[in-house]
Amino acid sequence: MNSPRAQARKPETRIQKRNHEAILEAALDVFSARGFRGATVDQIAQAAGLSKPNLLYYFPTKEAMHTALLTGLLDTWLAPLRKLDPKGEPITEILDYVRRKLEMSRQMPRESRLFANEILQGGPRLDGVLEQELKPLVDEKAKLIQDWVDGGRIAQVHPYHLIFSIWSLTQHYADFDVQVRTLLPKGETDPFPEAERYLVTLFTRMLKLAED
Amino acid sequence: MNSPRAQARKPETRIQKRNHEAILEAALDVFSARGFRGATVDQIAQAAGLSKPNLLYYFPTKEAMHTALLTGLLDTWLAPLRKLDPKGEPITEILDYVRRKLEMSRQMPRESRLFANEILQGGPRLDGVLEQELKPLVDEKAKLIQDWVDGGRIAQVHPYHLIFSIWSLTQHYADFDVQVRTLLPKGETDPFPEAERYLVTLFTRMLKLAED
DNA sequence: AATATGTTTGACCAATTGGTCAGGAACACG
DNA sequence: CGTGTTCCTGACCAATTGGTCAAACATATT
Repeated sequence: MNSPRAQARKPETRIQKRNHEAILEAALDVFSARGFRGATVDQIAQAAGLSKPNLLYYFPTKEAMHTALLTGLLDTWLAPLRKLDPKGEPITEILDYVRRKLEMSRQMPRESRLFANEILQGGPRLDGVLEQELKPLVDEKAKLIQDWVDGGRIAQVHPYHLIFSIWSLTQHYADFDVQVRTLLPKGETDPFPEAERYLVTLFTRMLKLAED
Repeated sequence: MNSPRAQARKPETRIQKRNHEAILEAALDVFSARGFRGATVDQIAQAAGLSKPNLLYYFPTKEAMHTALLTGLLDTWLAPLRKLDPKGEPITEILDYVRRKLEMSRQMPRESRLFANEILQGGPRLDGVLEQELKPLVDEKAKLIQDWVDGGRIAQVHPYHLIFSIWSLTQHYADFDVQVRTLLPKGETDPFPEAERYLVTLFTRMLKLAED
């Protein structure tokens, strides 16, 4: 028998599991740093400590590694938004979402860049996912935010653009990390603590109802 | 004589000017859509309506086209920030800056993506430029903003993160255009008018002094 | 018209790269 | 142990791609 992925669910051996994980870890490293076309199978193989043909034994093509990564990471990536809770206090909920998202930028910059790279190129390998996974979730949460606005619990905002702005502001610290670190005054080595304070202030002022 | 770029400033012929421009225009198209490594010289040649060797007659290497683009566009790209005027009314100045920057995202999405692609990959072809061109400008404008804060003319903000947030929010609409358009409810075909309203609101609430 | 200079290209090359394949090594298991 | 299965690799291939070059073509100048 050939490639272990080819047939129906056999119980995965330990070796398969280990190498599978090593490959995806290495692929994340390389794809996120150089983009899909910029990455070579050899680089991934080296990063994983395996030979090139061996990678192709576990994944039929380079593209298969890439999509395995994207689809595998999507849930993790959307988890913070999923947690936005209709029952919570609106401003706290949104600020917590911002914090979670910023934390992801700090802890998972490679994942952020992987998605950024993909979307920047028009997301050719992502069409379906956007429409079918992301859109329903965003629609649902936008509606939730709109309800909060209508209920007079947060200030007037366009819910979709609010969500976009949270993504944009938080992911910026992962995707444009080099720029941020280059431009920040030398004292501040870690941009994140200050970024959190800034973003919390921003969204607090943005969402708090004007007292009249 | 060989390549027309090789020697000192001869008066540029009309043909040189025309082709030079056509090549850079085509290169912007291709580089911004596929990144440096994803772009091929042949694609650029085709987009420019010239043959591949002919491109290499005007630019010694693929990389030369890329850096010519980056350095050539940097001034345009930074112009909106340069215009931030110490003598103006602070909030108006910053809101105008946001508007100008958003307008650039609308009018020049390719340029935005070109820079985004580059910085995403750690900006290997951009090191010097960041340090020597961008940093001084940002330092100067950050100081200006700090003065406004200290003078009690706008609310307390971290000036550098304020600048980052303006970049992030405005460029998002160029760099992640596909995503934005996919997720926005079907009625709104052009995201920009609503985006402008949203961003103006956001920065107004962010910067206005709390009346006490 | 002759000549020099600038522009263009077809043919070609070497390097890189995604992927194949036949067979060998390691392992599971009776 | 022996045998079937899984795992791994060196050698190889075809396609792509950045770049070269000699020669053809065009354009200005005298």
